[in-house]
Amino acid sequence: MADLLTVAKLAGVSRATAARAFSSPELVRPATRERVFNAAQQLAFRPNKVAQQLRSQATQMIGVMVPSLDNPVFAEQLQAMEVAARAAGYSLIVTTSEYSPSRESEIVEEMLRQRADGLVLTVAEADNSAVLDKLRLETTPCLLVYNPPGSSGFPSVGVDNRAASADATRHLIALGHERIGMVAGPLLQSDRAQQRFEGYCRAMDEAGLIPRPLVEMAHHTQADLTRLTSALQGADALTGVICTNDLLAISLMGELQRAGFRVPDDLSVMGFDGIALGKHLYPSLCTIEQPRAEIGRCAVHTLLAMIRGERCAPAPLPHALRKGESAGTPASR
Amino acid sequence: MADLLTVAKLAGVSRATAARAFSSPELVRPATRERVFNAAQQLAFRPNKVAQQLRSQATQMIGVMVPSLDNPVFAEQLQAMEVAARAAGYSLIVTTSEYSPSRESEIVEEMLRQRADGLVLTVAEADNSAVLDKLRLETTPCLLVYNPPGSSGFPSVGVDNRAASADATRHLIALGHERIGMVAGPLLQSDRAQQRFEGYCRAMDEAGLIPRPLVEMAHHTQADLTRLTSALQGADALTGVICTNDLLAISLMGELQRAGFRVPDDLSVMGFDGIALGKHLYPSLCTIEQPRAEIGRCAVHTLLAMIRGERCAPAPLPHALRKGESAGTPASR
DNA sequence: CCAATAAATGAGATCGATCTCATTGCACTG
DNA sequence: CAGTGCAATGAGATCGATCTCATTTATTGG
Repeated sequence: MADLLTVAKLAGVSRATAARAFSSPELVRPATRERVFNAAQQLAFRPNKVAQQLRSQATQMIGVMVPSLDNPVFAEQLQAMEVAARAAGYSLIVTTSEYSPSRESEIVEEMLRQRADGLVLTVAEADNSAVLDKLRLETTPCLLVYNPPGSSGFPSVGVDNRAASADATRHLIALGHERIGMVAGPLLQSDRAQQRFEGYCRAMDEAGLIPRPLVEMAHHTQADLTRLTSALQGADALTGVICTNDLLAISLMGELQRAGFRVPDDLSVMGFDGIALGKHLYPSLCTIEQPRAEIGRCAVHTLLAMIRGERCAPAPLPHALRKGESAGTPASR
Repeated sequence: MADLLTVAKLAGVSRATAARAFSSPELVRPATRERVFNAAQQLAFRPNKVAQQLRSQATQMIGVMVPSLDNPVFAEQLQAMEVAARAAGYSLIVTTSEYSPSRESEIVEEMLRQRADGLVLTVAEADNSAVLDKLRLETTPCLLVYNPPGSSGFPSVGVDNRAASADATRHLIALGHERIGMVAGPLLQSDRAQQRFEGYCRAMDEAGLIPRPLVEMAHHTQADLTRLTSALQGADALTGVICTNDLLAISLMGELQRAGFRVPDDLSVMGFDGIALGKHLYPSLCTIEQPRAEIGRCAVHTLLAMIRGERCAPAPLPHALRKGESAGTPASR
């Protein structure tokens, strides 16, 4: 691949002039400029970003780490981030941690070596994270997404999980439900799920209802009906369930229906996240919508501000209750 | 950030020796090596990949372009690519074209400037693509995913769309359907959909059935029932429909059910892609499963082989029919 | 104990673009 | 026509790691 020096020679000018023809054309006499451009054309010259990055000490790259792209909530956020980043002249290095702390460490180390201008991370547990401890000692701007701000010390973009979850709970209560439960994936791995459970408990308490213990599934995104059977039987059987994420809710609905339960007649199901697909299901998924695209855009813009040296403490973004057919009035009996 | 020269000074050696301590430790006397490592530790030295990339003329980065991450079929492929790439010491630069040729061009130009070691692309139309025309003149290895190999001249990883679609059609035929239609997004934008239609036509012909004209939706991933109303009425009403992708199928199922149709009793619906979620729906989605993760891994491994200078022409990967509750025997009448 | 060989280290160039500073060239003015 | 000033250009250093080749230091045999 032709480099600037080659172009300069062909155009009969120095490296410096050739470089100027591109970066500050107004400093170069039009005739000279044209000779440089022609030479560049002939040689199929294409500026080498790596060299520019080394020289300028800025890569225009954002390192992104999400738990998994198999969950649309992250994929949709990433989609928006990519558009926003590109619009600002930045590229994304995308990685997935699969919720593994050791992978989190490797990934962040790698991104620091790559000299990414900033990082956007979603970690398992923000308040107890080896990788964040390391990053606290670094100067690379770093922003959390979905993780609650909490005590980590890093700015964070996301919704107020407790409030959102309380809203979901209140929605079921308003529909007439009293025996409401919550279902989550492996808790230890997600500070979000933890907070969502707290919001649920608060809303139940406020309404004078008894929060049930969290039902924990083995898998983040796949419900296992057997863990719910006891909760769905007897006089005290649940009439409504809130899942800590949409994939869990969707798979739960499927399992329920396959087992002969009707949704929402026998059991109302709510999700959390608001992935696009939920709207199109039948019954459509009643859920808390996190503004995934807005979160992605906001993350990029906030990080860019941090890279520019501004101090940032983004406010929580607004969530919304998306009503859906999966939650209805409880069957009277 | 401390650089090697600083480390070398603190350790009392030259740059060269400090560099060797890391890259070829066996060439450095143990005592010296230790001094270098200690110095590096003290200074929190972290090798600069950008400099390494410039020097070695290799970035260990793969440029990836998919149409959109809002479609799980791409997100799931990407998830697998990321894992495979990381395992081989490569990073991914991820971009989305949103099916726009102009964005495709910008993106590829950007990746070439970044000196990505290779590219993995999913383009709108492989046989008629400005961006591929440009890439043909370049030396950067380039691999297509999902796009049919066709006449583009680039190796491609994916399934045999025609055969897969024919299999889907035959499945409905075997269930007893005769009046089968196909639904797609905007055709012009996807060579895959085109081929899937051809496979459908072939299977219909083979069975002595009349292929219907393709029903084209305005949106890639969202069905609009009004475009199907005439096809669903009268004596000639369809009993089965194949959608060119799962999102379309899922939203169609939702629309149908909301409009009072029963799936599969009134209309059997099949999808294409095999996104993970389809399994958990009720009715579960009957679809053609493309091995998304395997496609992602295969893409990475093939590209790495190409980067090593090997010639590659990967064979189509096997698809599978995933039976589901959304396709059943047609109602007799 | 010295020569000969091997091991360890250093000096300097290189990758490609860009910045600073110095110099050349040109125009305008008195 | 010489002098002042600005526009245009060039020479060289720089970013950080690594490679080549030369040089120094250590080891072994005679």
